Amino acid sequence: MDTNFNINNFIYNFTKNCSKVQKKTFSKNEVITTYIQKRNQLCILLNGNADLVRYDLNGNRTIVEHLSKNALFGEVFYKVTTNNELLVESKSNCEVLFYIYDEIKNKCSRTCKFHDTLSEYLPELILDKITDLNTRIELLTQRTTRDKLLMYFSLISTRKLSKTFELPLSLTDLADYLNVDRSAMMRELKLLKEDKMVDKIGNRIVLLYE
Amino acid sequence: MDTNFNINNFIYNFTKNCSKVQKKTFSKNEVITTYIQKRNQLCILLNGNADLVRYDLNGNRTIVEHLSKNALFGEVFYKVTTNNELLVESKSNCEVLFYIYDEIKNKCSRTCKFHDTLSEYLPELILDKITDLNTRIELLTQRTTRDKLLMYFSLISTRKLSKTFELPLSLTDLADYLNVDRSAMMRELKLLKEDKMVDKIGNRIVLLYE
DNA sequence: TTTTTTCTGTTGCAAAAGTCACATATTATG
DNA sequence: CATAATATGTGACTTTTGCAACAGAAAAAA
Repeated sequence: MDTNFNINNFIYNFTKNCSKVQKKTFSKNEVITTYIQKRNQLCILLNGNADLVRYDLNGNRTIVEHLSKNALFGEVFYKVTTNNELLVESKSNCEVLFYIYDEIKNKCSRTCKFHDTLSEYLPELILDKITDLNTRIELLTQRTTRDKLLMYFSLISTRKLSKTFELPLSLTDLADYLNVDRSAMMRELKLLKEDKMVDKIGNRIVLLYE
Repeated sequence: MDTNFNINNFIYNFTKNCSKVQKKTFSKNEVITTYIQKRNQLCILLNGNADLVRYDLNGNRTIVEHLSKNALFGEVFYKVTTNNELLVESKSNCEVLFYIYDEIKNKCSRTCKFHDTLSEYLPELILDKITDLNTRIELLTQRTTRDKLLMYFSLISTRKLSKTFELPLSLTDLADYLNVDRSAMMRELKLLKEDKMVDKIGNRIVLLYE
């Protein structure tokens, strides 16, 4: 099943037919949704990029999750217990589908093809999401800043099939994503260059090891 | 839908009827499965407790995930790219259901009630899994050892509905789960006691703040 | 029960990471 | 284009964390 292709086709065709689903558009740096109250909201990012971001009491910002095309999000996946603010911010123009999880689960009606089809495609999207979350945990459980950087670079490198690639986010965001202090990360990046492990020209990273 | 109750009833009744599903039992400290080759294995822990554990090249052990009743696991959720060893170890007597994901997705036959019913229950189990993974990420993105300890205690406290509870794992395992050095964690635990934030009598934790 | 193994608790020291402060570069915006 | 806002890069200093080593307690195995 070619998820990437089909899901979007289908969504574009059926969204307008189902009253229980909303499609909204956002431009860069808008708040798409927050995870405050429990209402079983489930969202699909149809295109664009967004970040799930947390601000803690000490002013630290964490990019909990980076969301791209076809990513699932929404507080249906969260036990809303922490007092920290969790919000989804658009990083580019975005189209987002909003609906309530229970209405998909207990299909809204026999005649609503939207919910049928979504139920059919959801498992693939969910499997991708779990895979992403597991990869995220692997990254966060690297013990040192150096290991986090190397694993992050390795992931991008694998995705791009090249030892040379542009960083898809700013260094400030990267630090917030790796959950480390920015200046400490910059220091480690310099050490990696000195050790001839990676090179960095502007926004471009080159992996130098085997 | 009362997932916890129904799913087990159903599994016990139908496992023996479907040749493509295997149920195995394990005693404590056995290797249930490894995430080495890609074969789309999906597993359900029917009862007992198990840990997904990673050993890295420096000998560090990380408890990537703690699995309890009805937890889903298996390399179907993983991109097997890292060279680190990932394995699932039983922490008590366990019963585990093994099958291949594709055989659930494309139901094995019209007459096999097992796959039908599993497809019906799977979404609930998957939602729980994603919630657990997101909680795990919240925990790992706490900035300091102290914050990790406090969040971990808070999670257990919420689950047990009490400010006093027994730790469900050894301190050695807790350190591996929080991804910190054990002796550093012990030090922080002592400081938390000195600051009158928590008390610890043997295996019992008492939260002292508001 | 005795022995062995694992777990807990603690230390001094080294290494890593965070904090703050600032200069410069780059990118948005009026 | 000029100005404001944001991002990058760096250094001095402090705090936190990791490491290694060990003794005693507890648990598991013989």
